[in-house]
Amino acid sequence: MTVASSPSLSLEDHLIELLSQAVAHVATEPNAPIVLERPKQASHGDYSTPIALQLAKLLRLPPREVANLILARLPDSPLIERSEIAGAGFINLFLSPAARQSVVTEILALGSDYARLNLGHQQPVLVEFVSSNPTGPLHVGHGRGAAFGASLANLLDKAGYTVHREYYVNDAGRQMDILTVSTWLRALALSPAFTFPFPANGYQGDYVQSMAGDAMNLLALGEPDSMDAALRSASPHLMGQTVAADAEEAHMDCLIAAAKSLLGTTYGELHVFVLAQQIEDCRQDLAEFGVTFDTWFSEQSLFDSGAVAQVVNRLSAAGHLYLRDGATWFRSTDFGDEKDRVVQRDNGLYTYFASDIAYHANKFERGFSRLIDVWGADHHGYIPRVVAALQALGYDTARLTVPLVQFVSLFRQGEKAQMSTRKGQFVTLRSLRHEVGRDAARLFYVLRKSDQHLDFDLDLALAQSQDNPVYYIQYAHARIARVLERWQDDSVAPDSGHVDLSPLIHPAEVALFKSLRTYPTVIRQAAQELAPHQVAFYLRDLAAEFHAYYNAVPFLDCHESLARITLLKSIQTVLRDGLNLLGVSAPTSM
RNA sequence: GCGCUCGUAGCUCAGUUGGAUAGAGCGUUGGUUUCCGAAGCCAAAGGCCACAGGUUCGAUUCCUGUCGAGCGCGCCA
Repeated sequence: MTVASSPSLSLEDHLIELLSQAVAHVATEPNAPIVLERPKQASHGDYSTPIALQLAKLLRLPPREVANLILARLPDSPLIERSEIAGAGFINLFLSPAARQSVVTEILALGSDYARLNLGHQQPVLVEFVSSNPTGPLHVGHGRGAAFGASLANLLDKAGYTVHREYYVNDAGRQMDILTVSTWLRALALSPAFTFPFPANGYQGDYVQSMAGDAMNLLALGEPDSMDAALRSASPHLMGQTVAADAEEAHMDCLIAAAKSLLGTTYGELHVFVLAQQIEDCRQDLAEFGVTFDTWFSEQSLFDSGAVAQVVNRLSAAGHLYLRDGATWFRSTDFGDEKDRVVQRDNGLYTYFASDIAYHANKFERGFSRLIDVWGADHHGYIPRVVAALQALGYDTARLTVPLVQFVSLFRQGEKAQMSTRKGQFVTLRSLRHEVGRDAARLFYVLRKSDQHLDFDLDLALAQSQDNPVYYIQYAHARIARVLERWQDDSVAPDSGHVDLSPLIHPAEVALFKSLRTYPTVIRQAAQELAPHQVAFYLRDLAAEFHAYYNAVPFLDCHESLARITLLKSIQTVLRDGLNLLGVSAPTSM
């Protein structure tokens, strides 16, 4: 087990060291490491350890007797005021007031570096998230992936990793062609001479209309009447103005082929235009959500550079591929997958799987010591084949982690809203942001475990946005700002490090010291478990303790004023830091 | 049918890699402001941690089974 070397954890390290010395006298070969726990109840001390319970069997002694032996050997320390044996044999440690209070000085000295850990030893880690198809606006499901991924990346940075944020752009493949054709057809339809029916499986959102208008002004997209005639002869699936339901995909393929031949090089230009529009829209949308990326990685670039062909050749050379029914298959069952997978179709085109293998190989080759793919939970069945391919290529797949983000179910007027990108019936991230605000959306998204379904009641979010937890935390921050504003005494700066904190003995103050001390532990665990929601819950708890404190004691014009103001500053520092990790603003007034 | 993720208060959810009396928000009920921001605070009620076994000092947590929910199982991406 590694212990993060951070000043913030030094107190715990020190206590463990003291206990270790004592245990060494009792058991030469302990069968368990010393674990410090934080009791839920204050009466159980600041720290507690069950080490005596764990050693009891080894030593063939009752747990409480073991605890006695350990305590007898526990070195004296100014940190520990007293210790006791409780329950079945727990050893409870009570810190001295000075030890409890010291966290405040520590926080003010470190500022936003408080709870900065060295868990990752600055190893480079790649966090890939969102990676939505650039075929339309981001919807609320993507928003959750964005909020989770961005918070996770911030968290890992805080924990001492060198984080690289990446968006994988699926700019190759059929979906982009469908969007290009959809835009083209909408552009032509701006003329009354064009009556060719818009395909049911085309992209139907308003944004397509918008792009069509712009594209019409930029590119020569053909004469509406002649294109109408040409298209009608291009697809045998069109019967009058309709297409049979089971022929829609084949019909679309005909339209794509027709568009390419009718437009020639202009098709490529339209494709580039449409793609650029969508990426820019996405980039801007995310930026307004407080989510930015270091790189936007193009899937198409993997084809252009030959990386896809290369990686398939590597698999072939290693004997992991075989031909069947005209297609090339990867024997993923050799690596635990439930069935083999096609990497190259009988028509010669590579599958999405093939480019994804190349993409992940590329990630490994870039030298990251750790790879994190944030995926939608509906892709979980896809993980085994990717892992299989990477193992076949000889990569260490233990470095790859794929946290899954469950879908967001929208409820409007008590009914679940169905979402379909293709038909344009979805709620966009942008509209959600405009409705409930960036801060509320960012916090709401990470206020539950990522692998749990999120029921988002739009009416509730709209009608009662005042009740959103985000205000509760921000209010704590703003309240502190208000008190600090009123603090007029400039003779001693609260963060000078020389403030006498000994007056802080109120139970609410002791509870706050404990919570503030816990922050680095929360960061560590949240980073280890890739669970930013733990930070959100911590902040809500800390805010609650502050609000209770605020109602319990005065801050101005009392003899504890300076010490209390100093404590408030440290609470504010932690609140701001935590909100910052989650991409939520920390207002000084609201 | 197989696989993955789950099942905790009326509702929405936490639960520190097995710890002491299982927590919070919303909702319900009752209090709280001549005073630093009441977007707050205090209190009460509310639980067979889905069910049944197993592992051990100890299980909401780990294992097995049953029941129930969601998702996945394409030469789509």
